Amino acid sequence: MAHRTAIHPRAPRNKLKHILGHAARVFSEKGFEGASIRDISRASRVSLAGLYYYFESKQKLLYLIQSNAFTSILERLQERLKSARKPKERLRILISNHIEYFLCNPIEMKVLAHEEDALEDPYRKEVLEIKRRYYEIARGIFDELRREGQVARINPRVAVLSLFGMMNWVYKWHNPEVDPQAEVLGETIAGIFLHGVCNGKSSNGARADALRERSAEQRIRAAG
Amino acid sequence: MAHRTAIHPRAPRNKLKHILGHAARVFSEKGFEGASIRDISRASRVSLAGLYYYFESKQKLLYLIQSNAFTSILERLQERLKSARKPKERLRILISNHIEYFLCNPIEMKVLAHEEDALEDPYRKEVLEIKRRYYEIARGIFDELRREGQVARINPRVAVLSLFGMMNWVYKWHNPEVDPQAEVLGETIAGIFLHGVCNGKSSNGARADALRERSAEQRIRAAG
DNA sequence: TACAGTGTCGAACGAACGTTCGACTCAACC
DNA sequence: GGTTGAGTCGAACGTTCGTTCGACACTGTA
Repeated sequence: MAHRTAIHPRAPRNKLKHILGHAARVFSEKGFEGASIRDISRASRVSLAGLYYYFESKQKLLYLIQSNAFTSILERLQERLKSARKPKERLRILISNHIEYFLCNPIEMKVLAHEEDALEDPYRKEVLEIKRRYYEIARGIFDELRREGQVARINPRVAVLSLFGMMNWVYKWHNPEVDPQAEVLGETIAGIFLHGVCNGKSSNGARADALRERSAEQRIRAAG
Repeated sequence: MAHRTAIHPRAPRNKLKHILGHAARVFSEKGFEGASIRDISRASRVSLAGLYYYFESKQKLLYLIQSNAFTSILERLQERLKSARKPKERLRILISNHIEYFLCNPIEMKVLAHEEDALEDPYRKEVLEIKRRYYEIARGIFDELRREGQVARINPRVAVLSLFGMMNWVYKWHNPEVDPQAEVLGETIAGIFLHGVCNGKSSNGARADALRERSAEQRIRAAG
């Protein structure tokens, strides 16, 4: 059974992966609702009916793509986090892992970031659960950072979700021909975020804080 | 003719606005491709054929929604920017204007942020042009900030687009019941961004920079 | 040789899609 | 009183949608 795939063109096993790959591309180009199973049939060179041997519905197909991508980025993150203890370092790992995965798998990640609402409720909740775990990791690291007293007074939920905003928005604008590669891009975002939320009391001695307390009134005057 | 609309239920003029409002809600809930004209007909209580008296195609309907929302946020920004000269203040105005508009018009802004690819090419380019102008304003303010020497060494395109990432991602997570209102949220994002990119040489005396130069190698060691 | 199981597909299903057509109502003007 | 034009709609157009069905090809086992 192991050698059969190499000999006969009637190759079996990776065919689901093959389909998933083409389907992800079609979804990323036309959107989940805008893409038809016939589009995927054309792209993957598998007949319309043949596709349904590998998945039971269009919904399940989207679920498989999202679930695979999300599980894989999450596992890679957990693996990489083992090597670091300090929260600042851990946050940098999270960011670089996220950005790197995004730029290496732009198609799957666009589907993941853009088509979350398209999934219906048996599947939707499963993907939401992975997302929640991913968020909890980021939130946990951020809370460690705060516990160490390195973070300015700031709403932690807003801070972490703003970080995700910076990272997840990348698929909308990143152009490999003119924009930085993953390493530099990740460093830039990490730099904005860490400088942005830190008061700098420990490793990088600066104060640069306190005036955030005044800023609310400042704004009222400026924008009114 | 002016009084007719008040007397007779056969009211005319605001009906396009009426339809646009319901259509935006339907698009924001089901996505452009996932929503049917019949959905909009049901929601707006206008017959299927009757809708086409007010717009010529589903594409044009989406264009009208996006174009109205984008033009309106852009005009409001330009108005508010007149009151400020200092780039830092101008950037805060841009951010607060953006967030405020987002939270006051969540439906239209979700359609604007989420359905940009759904528009096809006569209309797509027009909306893209407004977006480009909006980006140029933000980029211009950021460049002023750099010219004043207040910004650390950073890729300006990446910085500005990261700011848009933080702001535009808001529609994915903001929950009015638990999250800050526009003013505080805008201030938080402005704080992250300005602290994040500034070296603090002028108004808020701090240094907090320089280590960004080391961070690339740090990351390689940490993540490898 | 017969059988079971896996993989593949053409053809069709009913439903839903975006859009159009012709007819209708009603107020305004001649 | 007859005509015009804006506004509205039921009914239908042809197309495409997701999904299913039954048949067929082929491999491995008995």
